[in-house]
Amino acid sequence: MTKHTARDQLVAGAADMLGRRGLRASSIRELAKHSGAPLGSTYHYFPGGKTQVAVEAVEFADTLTVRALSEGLAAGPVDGLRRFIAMWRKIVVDSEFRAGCPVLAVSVEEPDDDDAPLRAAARAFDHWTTLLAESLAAHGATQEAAQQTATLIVASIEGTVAMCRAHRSTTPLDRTADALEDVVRSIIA
Amino acid sequence: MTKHTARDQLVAGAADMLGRRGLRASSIRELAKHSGAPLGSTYHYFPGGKTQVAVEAVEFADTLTVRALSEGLAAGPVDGLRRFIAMWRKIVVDSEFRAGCPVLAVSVEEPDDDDAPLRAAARAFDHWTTLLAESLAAHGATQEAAQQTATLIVASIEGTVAMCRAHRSTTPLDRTADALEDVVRSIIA
DNA sequence: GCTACGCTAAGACAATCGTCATAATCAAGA
DNA sequence: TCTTGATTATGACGATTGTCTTAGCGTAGC
Repeated sequence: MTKHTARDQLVAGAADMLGRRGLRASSIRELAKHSGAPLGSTYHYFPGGKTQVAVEAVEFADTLTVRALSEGLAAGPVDGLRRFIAMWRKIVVDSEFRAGCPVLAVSVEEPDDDDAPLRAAARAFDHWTTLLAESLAAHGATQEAAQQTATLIVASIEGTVAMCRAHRSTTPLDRTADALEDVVRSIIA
Repeated sequence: MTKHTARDQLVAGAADMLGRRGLRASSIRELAKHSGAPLGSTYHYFPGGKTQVAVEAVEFADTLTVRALSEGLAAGPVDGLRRFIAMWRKIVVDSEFRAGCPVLAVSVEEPDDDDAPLRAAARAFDHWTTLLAESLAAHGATQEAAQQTATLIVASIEGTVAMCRAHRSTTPLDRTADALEDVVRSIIA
């Protein structure tokens, strides 16, 4: 067990809240309550205030996603895609269509004064896209096709998760999954 | 010139604010100021308060998008896709990567008490998806492929717009556009 | 002219926000 | 045991939020 357990709880809780309510709607007070930590502790662990919490929450979600994606891609692009989709499906279903992606949530809100959370989101998107593109290229896709398809995968899954929340159904995710698998297969053929 | 000019200004302004800041971060006061209307007027025109404004803003964006999409689809699926993408590219570029889709913005925020804006968002996604699927099916795609591809198009473009905002670049949109055009062409071949 | 009604101005309400003091409390090393 | 530093408790601050009320204004019909 690492050192800062309470701090880690705060970051994980913030990532969850971000995905559900968005950045502006997530208050430090509710985050503290939601994570079982006292309000005073948040400003002790995160002197940068709400902005720092948001950045670390986005990076936390990024790391989690990179891990899942890398594990899947080790068995090839199609398995990586499936693992990526399965991860989001679980999040959406387990939360009864209430949770979403913290990175997307940050990306759709205009920053107040500090760009840091938005830049962290851009880095996360880049990580995922690069990971996918490298795997596609390594399995026979051209550089151009690999980049295009990687971007398509990340964008469509992010968008589909939002659509699933609105529809309260996994149907969009099922359709996107099938469509993407066809695309990937045709690219690496 | 129609009757409720000030009211229409409010709705259009709300759609713009929603796309930029999200639902929770858009205040009625700033909406009024942004639209040049007095605060008192908002509750005169929209007795349902913020919820009603959000619903009408989403429906306004829906209508605008349906119009552009329909116009493009009249010349075939590829032209419809291009028109759809061109519309979002203009919004993103003209706003210097600050504006986004109001429908997506509403979809990524947990509703407080009233589901109405989220349900309006689901209807909008359905409109666009149905329009695209019907066009694809009418041009030779199977029902299944048409539905899958239509969902992929809507989801990926919504997601790509968010990615463009984070990256402050249109590169993701360019890549998604190329990838989607390939998919559409292969489906209706 | 006068009345009726759509619209606006101005302000108040409780609630919540991010942030920051300051003091109390706790755990572990000397 | 005593001390030191990390963690928490508590409460305050100014600002902003959604909402509503009440009073005033305008103009179109009679």
